Amino acid sequence: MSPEVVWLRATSSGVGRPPRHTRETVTLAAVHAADRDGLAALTMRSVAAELGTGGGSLYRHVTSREELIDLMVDHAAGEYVLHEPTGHWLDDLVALAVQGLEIHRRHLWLTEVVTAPVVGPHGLRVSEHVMAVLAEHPAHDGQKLVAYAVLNSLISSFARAMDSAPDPERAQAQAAYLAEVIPRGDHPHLARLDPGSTRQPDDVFPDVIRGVLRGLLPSHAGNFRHSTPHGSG
Amino acid sequence: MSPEVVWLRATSSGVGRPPRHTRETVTLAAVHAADRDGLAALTMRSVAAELGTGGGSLYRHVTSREELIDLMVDHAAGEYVLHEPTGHWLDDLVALAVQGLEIHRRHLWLTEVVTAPVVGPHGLRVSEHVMAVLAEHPAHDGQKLVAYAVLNSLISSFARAMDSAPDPERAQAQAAYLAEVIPRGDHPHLARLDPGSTRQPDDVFPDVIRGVLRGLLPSHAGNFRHSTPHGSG
DNA sequence: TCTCCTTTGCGAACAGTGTTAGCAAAGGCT
DNA sequence: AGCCTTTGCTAACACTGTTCGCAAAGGAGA
Repeated sequence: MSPEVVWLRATSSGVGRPPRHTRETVTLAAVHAADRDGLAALTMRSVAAELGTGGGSLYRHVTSREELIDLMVDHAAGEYVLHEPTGHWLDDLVALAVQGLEIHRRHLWLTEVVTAPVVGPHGLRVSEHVMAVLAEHPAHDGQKLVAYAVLNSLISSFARAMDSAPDPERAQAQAAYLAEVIPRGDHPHLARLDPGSTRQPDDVFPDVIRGVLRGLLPSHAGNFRHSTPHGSG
Repeated sequence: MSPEVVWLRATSSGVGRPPRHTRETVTLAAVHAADRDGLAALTMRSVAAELGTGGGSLYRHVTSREELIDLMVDHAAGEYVLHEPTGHWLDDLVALAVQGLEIHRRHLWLTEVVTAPVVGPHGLRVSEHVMAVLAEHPAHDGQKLVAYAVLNSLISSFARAMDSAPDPERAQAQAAYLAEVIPRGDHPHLARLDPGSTRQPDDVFPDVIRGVLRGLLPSHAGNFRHSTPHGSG
């Protein structure tokens, strides 16, 4: 266990008793269990049961639960299918965000990951791709990184908002409170809200991403079109 | 314990032994402890110790740890100081977001709250204010709600990014991995990143919020007054 | 003042969590 | 075969949220 980061740690030395499970097997089992039961219900013992083994056995492949979550997050980042940049950075990033939203909806536990994970090879690959897409954009590197962080934040937020059943009891409690306090008249603007417009962020997502990115990365150098066919095209 | 939502539950019946601590006292102690040690270290016993009592005593005022966190979040929402709308919705919302960032930096545990809390009276008050600011904006209600959700998401993300010490060990592990894998040459765009531009989202925050809101709520539909374009003083 | 009566405070206990230590098992090498 | 390294597993530890039963503390009525 020499390196303190999992991405640099050797997976098996080849000598001695051969391992029955690999680091990837454990990760896959954890992803599967989290897909089904959520991250809060993901215990070391449940993951171990998924593999038909005992709880403490996982610590042969993973040093902690947090590290296992890092592995899961990077595994999810590996589900991005990265295409060659088309020259239209905005279209490319919107498509990437749509893909990210699909990944988050496939793995709803991603929205429950609270602490920023230690980015692994797949996450690095996505970051590299984003920077490649934005390579010829005139913005500063800091602005690009901020835009990328905002992108990820929005993906997570939308996935969470689109999750129809995060917790039925809490949703019901929220509705009960609103039904009790809104008619009192202290919140006229909330009372006047169109009740049908609170839930359809599915198809508006690409437009939102497009608007946000256009606001964050204005190509004020010349053409303000959303597609800037620069350089190799 | 009739109502299943804390905001509708009576605080004390007046008869019988008078309570030594109130719901607000417990909330304040929890906020204080979370400010100091973070949300992960906030245990019922630690909050109780803050009040000089035992662990199970808190359940006289709060039904669960989750409900306590709801109370804490609404307490933080109560720290917003809401001014009368000036007529410049963009300036008003940017100011509100700056205020939200300050609140998040005062209470860093807010970024650790994973599940959307059951919004209480203070949260409702802020929502009402946002809708009042946007009352004359020609966007649909759905767009306004999305913009508000995005705003809160960005505040949380920025607060998390600006936290200089989220976990020194993880940050060091991340740096070690990058130092090992970047020089291999597989990530040319990441390698070419300006190392100084990765960390100063403090002063850029208002501009980011302004750009995002401008992208999300374009006032193209009517004769709505616009605010100072960029980099306002 | 002395009871009732309601409500609160508190400690012990329960199931469940992440994590660790010690020991048995299982293959590759000589 | 025999050694040796590595793995799997069980039991245990400290800790968590939560519940339960009982003692304590005040107000209302006599």
